[in-house]
Amino acid sequence: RPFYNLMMFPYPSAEGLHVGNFFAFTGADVYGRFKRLQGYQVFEPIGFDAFGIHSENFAIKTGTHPARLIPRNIANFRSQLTRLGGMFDWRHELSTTDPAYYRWTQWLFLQLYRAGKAYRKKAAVNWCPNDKTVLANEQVITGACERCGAQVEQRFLEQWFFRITDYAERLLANLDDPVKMDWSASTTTAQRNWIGRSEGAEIEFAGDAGPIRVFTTRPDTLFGATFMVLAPEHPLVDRITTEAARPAVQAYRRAAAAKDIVTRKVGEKDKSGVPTGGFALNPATNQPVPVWVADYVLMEYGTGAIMAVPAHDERDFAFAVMHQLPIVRVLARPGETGATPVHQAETGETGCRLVNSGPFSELPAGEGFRRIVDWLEQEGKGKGTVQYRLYDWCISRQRYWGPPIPIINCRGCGPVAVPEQDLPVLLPEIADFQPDDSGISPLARHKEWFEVPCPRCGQPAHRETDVSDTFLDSAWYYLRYLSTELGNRPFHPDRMKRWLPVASYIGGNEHAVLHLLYSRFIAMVLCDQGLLPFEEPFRRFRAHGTIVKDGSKMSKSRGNVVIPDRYLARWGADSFRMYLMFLGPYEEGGDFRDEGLAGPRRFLDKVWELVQQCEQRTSAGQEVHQGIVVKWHQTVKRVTTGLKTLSYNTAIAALMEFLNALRAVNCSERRMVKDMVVMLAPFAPHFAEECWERLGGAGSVFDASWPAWDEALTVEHKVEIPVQVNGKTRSKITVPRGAAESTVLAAALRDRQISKFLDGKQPKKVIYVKDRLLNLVVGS
RNA sequence: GCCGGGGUGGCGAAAUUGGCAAACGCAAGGGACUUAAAAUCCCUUGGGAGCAAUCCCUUGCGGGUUCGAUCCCCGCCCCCGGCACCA
Repeated sequence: RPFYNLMMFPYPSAEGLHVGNFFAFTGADVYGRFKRLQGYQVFEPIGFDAFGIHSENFAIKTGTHPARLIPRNIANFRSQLTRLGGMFDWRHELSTTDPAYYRWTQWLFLQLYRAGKAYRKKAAVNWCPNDKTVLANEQVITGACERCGAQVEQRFLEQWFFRITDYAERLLANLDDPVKMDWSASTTTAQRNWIGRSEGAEIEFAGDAGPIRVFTTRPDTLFGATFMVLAPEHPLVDRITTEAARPAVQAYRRAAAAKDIVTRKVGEKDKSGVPTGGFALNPATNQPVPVWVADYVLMEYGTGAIMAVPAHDERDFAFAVMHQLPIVRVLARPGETGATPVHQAETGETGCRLVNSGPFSELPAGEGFRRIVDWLEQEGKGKGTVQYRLYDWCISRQRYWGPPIPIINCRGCGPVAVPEQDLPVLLPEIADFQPDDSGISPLARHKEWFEVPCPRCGQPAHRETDVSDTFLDSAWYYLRYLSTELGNRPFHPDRMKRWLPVASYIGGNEHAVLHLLYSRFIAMVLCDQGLLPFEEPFRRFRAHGTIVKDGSKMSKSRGNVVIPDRYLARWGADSFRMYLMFLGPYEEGGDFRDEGLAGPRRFLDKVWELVQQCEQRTSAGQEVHQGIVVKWHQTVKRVTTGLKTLSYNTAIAALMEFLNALRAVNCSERRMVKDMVVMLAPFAPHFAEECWERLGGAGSVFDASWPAWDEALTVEHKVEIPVQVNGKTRSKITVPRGAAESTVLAAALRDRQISKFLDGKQPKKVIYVKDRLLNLVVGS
């Protein structure tokens, strides 16, 4: 009964594990231990995601080489994780920086390359002219370099991409397949939005310099397209621009190119733009419309060109007003003629009809959409299409601390894959891993490393000097865990079949789109290549919540960061684990307060007392209080379902209640105490182990079996039900379970309180919910 | 702006998704034990009125549906997270 219990492996920072990590790992570990107690063979691996910009930046800051920094950090993490008490299988530990690991990351790149899913193209990157380095988007703060404050510019570099967009439809479709994916809804919606499917049409406008293709989600508004806008990078800009307009257009394009990507996309949303002087024909009206260039149109989305419908699009409207372009209304709400001038942008909401749209006028918007697409297809001027917001995955990093991309560039042969037997392409340990004036990637300064013969023709060639994105490392680590000792292959097919897909994956929702989407994509490609027997790697995924301190997110600048080590030393790992699991619903997180730790600790102390009482008594038997038996069945049920649904806080509450019940009747019956210890074990493994031994349990408590409850015994024979008059509870009566309405009603009518409120009147209506409540309605 | 998650005692939170609101825990107050303190144990603790039995009010705000709403519907307000010129 294999059960793969996965949690997101940490990035080994110099600061050590923070409470968020502890919370994440404890919750996942509790689940793994629970499954083990239920009789599953649980595989719970751990590893380190140690490549990447974070480590590199820290190394630059402290002047320590990452190759020495990382092992130190990992050693610290290992000891913290051990103290936490995770059920980790250390035999399968891995680090992405280990050549025995990244050899296969490079192999993975080659599989994608062979499958035609990896390609090279020029793309914009953020470039700091002062530090002479490429920056990640997160390192650009309002257009300036995070480190030196210099204005960041855009550069176009040749980079490697993965064709994740080829999989957009499948990535989307599987989200709705409950057999393949049982995921937190918040995560699947995040992925849906990220993939961003839009249905619409591609339409061709005949232009002065050849046809211009646009994508629109609203072909029904075609008659309202009064101008067109090209992205500054659009290839047709040069050709369509008239001589008179050329200086202005060129200046505009230069200015757009100088803006960094972040400012360009999220900065001020002014609708700047210049006319090209050229025109194109609106295929519906046959009227010429002016063609403009503006950077609010992005080259990366759709066709890089739009038809502008200012009457019904907010951005086009703002642009038209600013540049005094015509606005023609083609949608009207019920009762409107459409002749009224438009002062603000309107979208075609439900109930809108087409107006000013020739033969399509008067059609409802939805039907107009379909009819216009049909017409475009007949005329050969367009077709219905689907667009995705998802972009291809750029995996090139002009950095040092990552796996070198296994490609050799040859003047004659072009890019050539490094032969598999030559893998890994080792990352050389260089002293000058910091960026400086000399070039693009630090590796590009090391001729002795990048100058190699072409594997195909033998002529002098050079290695790719970029390294790959860390997200590629983490996109397949769960496959490697199972085969860490194998030197000659990335993973063993038999083990893939037996252990995968992952039965439970728990992690933070900050990875809802990148890591979790990339991993799915990589699995799909490998599946299509016949290398994996499944296409969805994580059958069940749950996003855990976040821990805040005093109502706000923990951060160094706020000074409210909780250092877990202190708490472990003071309260013990088990109290700490229990507290973390008790402070709120696991999928929501909660507020960390120092005072709260006392509760779980006191609870464990009381259990300990109970165990000692059992030890001191030699005779195993003790009379068991009748009410306790019902409580026992209820507790087993509540704890079991709580663990299943990750409602750890209520599972712990149930255990506390059970303890209180035992103490109330002074019961320390050994079998019950043993069962409680078993149910406690996922949360407090060290403590439970000790108790188990003292109670005379055989072997480890984790070899015990999980108690089973009897549904029939979870209910009392007698129930107390509230009696309401006009919906307000006025009394409570105790009746046998399952009592008939007549019995309960008779008992209620005998009740003094009730007769007082009835005041001699007969109830007009009686509502009886068996074992729940009785409501007598007399009217006012 | 769009998407997602929330708003319940002094605090963290429960509530079988329409049936006794506040389980469990923290903190606070009172008491027991102690020379004293800590620890432990017992009691009280949503707000208001009352000597009391008891009554009235209370799940962000305003409406609605219902015998009955923390839960469903409509209209708002606020907080957290993500995405954001996506045509």
